[in-house]
Amino acid sequence: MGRHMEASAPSGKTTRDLIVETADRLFYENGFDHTSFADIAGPVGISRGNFYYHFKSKDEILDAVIQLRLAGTAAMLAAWAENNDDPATRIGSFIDMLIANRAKIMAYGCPVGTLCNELAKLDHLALPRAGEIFTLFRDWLCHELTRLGHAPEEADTLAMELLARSQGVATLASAFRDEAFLRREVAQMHAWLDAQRLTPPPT
Amino acid sequence: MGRHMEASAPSGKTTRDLIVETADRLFYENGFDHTSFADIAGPVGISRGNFYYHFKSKDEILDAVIQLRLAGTAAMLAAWAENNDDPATRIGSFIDMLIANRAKIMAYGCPVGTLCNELAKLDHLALPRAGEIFTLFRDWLCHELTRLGHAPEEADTLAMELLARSQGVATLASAFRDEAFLRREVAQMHAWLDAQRLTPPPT
DNA sequence: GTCTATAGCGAGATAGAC
DNA sequence: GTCTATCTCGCTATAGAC
Repeated sequence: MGRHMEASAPSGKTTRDLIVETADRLFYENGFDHTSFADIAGPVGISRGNFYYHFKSKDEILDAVIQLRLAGTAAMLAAWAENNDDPATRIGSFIDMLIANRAKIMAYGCPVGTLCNELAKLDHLALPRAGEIFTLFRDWLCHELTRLGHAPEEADTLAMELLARSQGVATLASAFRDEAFLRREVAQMHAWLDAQRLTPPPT
Repeated sequence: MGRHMEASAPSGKTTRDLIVETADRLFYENGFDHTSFADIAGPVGISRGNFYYHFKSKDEILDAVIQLRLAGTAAMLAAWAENNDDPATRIGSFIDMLIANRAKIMAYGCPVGTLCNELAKLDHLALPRAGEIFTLFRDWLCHELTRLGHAPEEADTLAMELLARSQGVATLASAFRDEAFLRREVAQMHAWLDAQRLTPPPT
C-alpha cells in the first residue's frame, strides 16, 4: 500500500475519483483546454486550491482521465465479449455504440476522436496516450474479425475501416445534428457486417 | 462603395486580409479558442489594439475566417469542375485532397471537421455556418454522383458516405500519425469510385 | 484533506494619442 | 489606420491556516 491513502466516503468514491469523473465529463462536453478548475470544482463540491493536494497540474488530471477512459473501454470490450460468443454479434455491439450514445455524439462528437483532435492541435504530449484508446478498439475488432475468418493483416485493415467509419459518422452527425443520417449509417454498417458473416474467408 | 475603404498595399492585400488569412491558418493549426490576438498579431506585424479597427470581437474574426473558407472551397470545387468534365474524375479530385494535404492532415486533422468539433464543444453560434462548408462538398459530390447515374436520394447518401469516410480517415491518420493508413484508404476509395463508374444505374 | 487568500500571468477589449 | 497604455477578468498555480 502506498502513502497518501484517502478517506473513502460511504459511496466508496474518493474525492480524487470524483474529480477525475467530473473532469472526464467536462473535457468531453466542453473540451480539455476550455475546462477550468473552477468548472470542475463546482460539481465536485470542492475549492480550487484543493486540486493540488490530489494532482500536481492540469496535465496530471488529463492523464488520469485518459487512464479512466482506457480502463472503461477495456471493461466495456470485456463485457461485450462476455455477453456473446459470436464474433459478428460482438462487432455489432461496437457499431451499436453509435446508437446508444447518439444524443451525446450529436452534441459533442466522439469522446476519443475529439480529444485526439484537440491534443493534436495543442501539440500535447498526451496525444499518443489518448490514441491508445483507439488502439484498444482496433486490437479488439481485429481479434474478432480474425475469429470471423479474416487473415490477420486483412482483419486489421477492416478494423481500422470500422473505426474510421464510426469516426466519420460521429463527426458529421455532430456537425449537421442529423440523427437520421447516423441511424442510416449504422444500418449500413450492420449490413456490411452481415455480408462478412456470409463470406467465409479463403482458408 | 461603402465607408471604411482600406489602403491596399502593392501586394494587393489589405491588413484585414492578412489578419483573416493568418487567423485561418492558426485556427486550423492550434484551434480557435487556443489562438490569441497576440498569436495573430505577430505574423501579421500589427499590434493587438489594431484588431479592433477591423473587427469588433474575436467572434467576428471567426465569421470572416469561415467566410474565407466557404469562398475558398467554392473556388476549389469550381476549379475541379473546370479541369475535367468526367464526374468520376471530379470525385477523384475530392478523394485526392487527402493525399495533397496529408502532412497538415496528419498534424492537425481536417480543417472543417476539427473546427466543427471545437465549435460544438464551445456551444458556439457559428457551428451551423462552419457546417455550411461541409454542405458545399456534400451538394457538389451529390451533383457529380447524379451525373454518374445515381438517383438524387441515393447520390446524397453516397455523398455523405464519401464525406464521412474522408473525415474518419483524417481523424485516425492524425491520431495515429499513420501515412500508410491514409494512403491505403485513399486507394480503397478510388477502387470504390471505379466500381461506381462500371455500375451504371437502373435508368 | 480541505480551506482561504493571493501571486502571476495572459486573455479579450477599450481609450485616446498620433 | 496604427500605435501605446490600460482596464478587467479568469486562468493555473502556490502558500499557509485549520
